[in-house]
Amino acid sequence: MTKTKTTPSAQALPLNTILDGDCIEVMNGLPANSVDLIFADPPYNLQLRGDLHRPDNSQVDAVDDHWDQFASFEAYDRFTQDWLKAARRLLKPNGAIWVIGSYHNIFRVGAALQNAGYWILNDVIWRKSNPMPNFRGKRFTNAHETMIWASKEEGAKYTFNYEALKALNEGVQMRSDWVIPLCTGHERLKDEKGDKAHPTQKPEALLHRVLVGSTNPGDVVLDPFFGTGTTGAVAKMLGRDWIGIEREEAYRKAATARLAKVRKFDREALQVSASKRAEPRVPFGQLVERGMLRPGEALYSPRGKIAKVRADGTLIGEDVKGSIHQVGAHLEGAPSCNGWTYWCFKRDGKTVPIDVLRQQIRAEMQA
Amino acid sequence: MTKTKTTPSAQALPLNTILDGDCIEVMNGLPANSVDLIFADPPYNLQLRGDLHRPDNSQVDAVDDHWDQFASFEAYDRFTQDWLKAARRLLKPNGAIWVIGSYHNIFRVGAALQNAGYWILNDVIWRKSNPMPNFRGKRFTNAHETMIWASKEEGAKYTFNYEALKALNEGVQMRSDWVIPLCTGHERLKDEKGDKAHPTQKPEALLHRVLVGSTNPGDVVLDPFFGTGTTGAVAKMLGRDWIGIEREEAYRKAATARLAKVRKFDREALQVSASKRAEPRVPFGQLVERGMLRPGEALYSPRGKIAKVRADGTLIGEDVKGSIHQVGAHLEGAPSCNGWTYWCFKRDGKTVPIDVLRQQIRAEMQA
DNA sequence: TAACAGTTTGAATCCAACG
DNA sequence: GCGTTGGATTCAAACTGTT
Repeated sequence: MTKTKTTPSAQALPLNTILDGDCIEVMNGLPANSVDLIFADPPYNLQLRGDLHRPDNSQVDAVDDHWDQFASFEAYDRFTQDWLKAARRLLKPNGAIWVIGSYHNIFRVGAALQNAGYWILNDVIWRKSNPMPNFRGKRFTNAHETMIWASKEEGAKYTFNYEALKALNEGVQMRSDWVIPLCTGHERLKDEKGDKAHPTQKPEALLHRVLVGSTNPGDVVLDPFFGTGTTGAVAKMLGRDWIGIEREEAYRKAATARLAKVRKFDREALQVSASKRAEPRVPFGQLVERGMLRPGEALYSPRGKIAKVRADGTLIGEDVKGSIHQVGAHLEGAPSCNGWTYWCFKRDGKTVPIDVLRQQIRAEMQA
Repeated sequence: MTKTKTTPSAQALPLNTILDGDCIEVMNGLPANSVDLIFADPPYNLQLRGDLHRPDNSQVDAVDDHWDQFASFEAYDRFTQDWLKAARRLLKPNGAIWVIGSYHNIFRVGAALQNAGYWILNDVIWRKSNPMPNFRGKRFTNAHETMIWASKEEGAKYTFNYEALKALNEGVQMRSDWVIPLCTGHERLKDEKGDKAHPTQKPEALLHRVLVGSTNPGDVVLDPFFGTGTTGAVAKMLGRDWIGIEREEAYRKAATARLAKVRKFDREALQVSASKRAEPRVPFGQLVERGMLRPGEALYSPRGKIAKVRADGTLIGEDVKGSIHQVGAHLEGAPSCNGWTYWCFKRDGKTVPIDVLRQQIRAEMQA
């Protein structure tokens, strides 16, 4: 259902519809100072070279869409400046914007935001619980994306539902790093052939937290890179009005079908942000990094065997090196060994199990 | 102890010392292409907040302060461009840089890095396990800082000790988000009055991971914003040479005292898990030459395919001949194949991977 | 049905030595 | 310098098929 509101400029605001076209042109045709929140997932300008294969030789399905290609950093910057300017015009004085990106583009976007007069409130890290690994072992697993939250200008009275977010976070204030899984399973839209309908569909849990935290029911949320409509879907569930802009027909079609099925106040949608808490895994190497054990220091087995700690958190014994578990198993001639309970270190003449140090770290993490 | 090395430019590199002065001037006085790694913790430019004054000391009109904000950003950008340029000149061709910052400055730094020709390898999130809460409840708890890791240029062969980092992380590859506590307790340097000696002292655990991951023992590490010397302290422990630049005398003094107390770890402890790529290459033909496999002998694939060994160390299958890798890839219809782990031979009725023979040869080479 | 094993997949700037 | 070739490289979660 589409409704319209009258704005100060007397232009109609096409609420709860997907607009077809280039986002800059479309935004320039909408009334100024009319939108409460903008959520933008612009092209990341990935610069992929050749193909990438997994160790099992299967090929990675890369983001090689034409809309992600830019000729140069300069071209990407011009595009970014243009859409950010058009977006800022639409925002109400106390409106705000979220932009998501990766290291390929987010630094340019952040600088452009500041240059355009936006005022950064936080950068928020989406920590992926199940990221794609680095298959060639040449870099760190790319396990996060960055979101920037900014008001229209310094001093604006932006919306921040502190208590709602605190409630979402088991009673403690929400941090700038959010652990949320990738969009997979039933939530991931498929096309007729069963392939993913959009290469970079964002999880609803992410938008849920954004919209609960920085909008109120009845607010107008605009997404200039609507894609398959995650922003619209979550806005609708949460009773916000939304406007999408998307120039690819296939995406508009998928988003339209998706949005028709969405119901306001869907229970499931409210549950998506609930996360389970497990005992955090503590790598032994952290004890070394944190100086709780020093490289070169000796560890002692129950039967008096000795191994030395190395800088990378492995142990070296008489004729064996490896993890605390591997070296323990080797010394005992056992198939496996829990190094945490097996090894001890010495402090002030006393012998102390290393597991004590792990518990210290866990206590810190929970605090 | 100070030592110096002769560089191609015949200028002395003042190793393991703290240099007094403006980092740009000092860096410009050091020899080009002489440093393996730069770790930089530049000023965050927080003085953009609060009252803004023009150079003539008149106060900025709050109504249209965008121009002045932009001017301030411009000044910060010029500073950033200048020190990044000076730093890049110092880097060896395969050198790399790490820069740490917060949302106040990191976007400008990241864009400047890209503009200066650096090639971003990862952005890494330092996730603080014990961040300062947001007291006013107006924003998210600022619980992280961002680090950018970049090589001198695209295609450079940067150092990445993948296996060591994997070992530090309990056997799974290191991700781009690192959970490390703030620098507190006995590690936090205090001045004579008992106040913290430096407002933003970084934890040694952070530098430990950076240096283990992206340098080797004996490398030269430079920190142009040395502060109280965390970079130097960890570099010294890990057997890396270091150079610090710091213009505040109080920080230099604190760092000097700190570094005098630091002890290098045992040589054995600095040995770190190595990649298989570092192992010596063994031509398959050697197995034939040495009589470990005989020409005409059959090798078996996991799925029962057979190929015969030829006198020159190539294989011949049903409709293909070539190296162990080429024939394996062809039989699997795969883009590539590691023939060493793919093929087996038979001895006394048992099926044995040919990689066992390679390991025998490598063991002999070491003896 | 439930438990278990094997398969698939996700915004990726993903090789290096040798001839 | 560049083309060729050897051979190293993956984690979590959802899904599919079998017992």
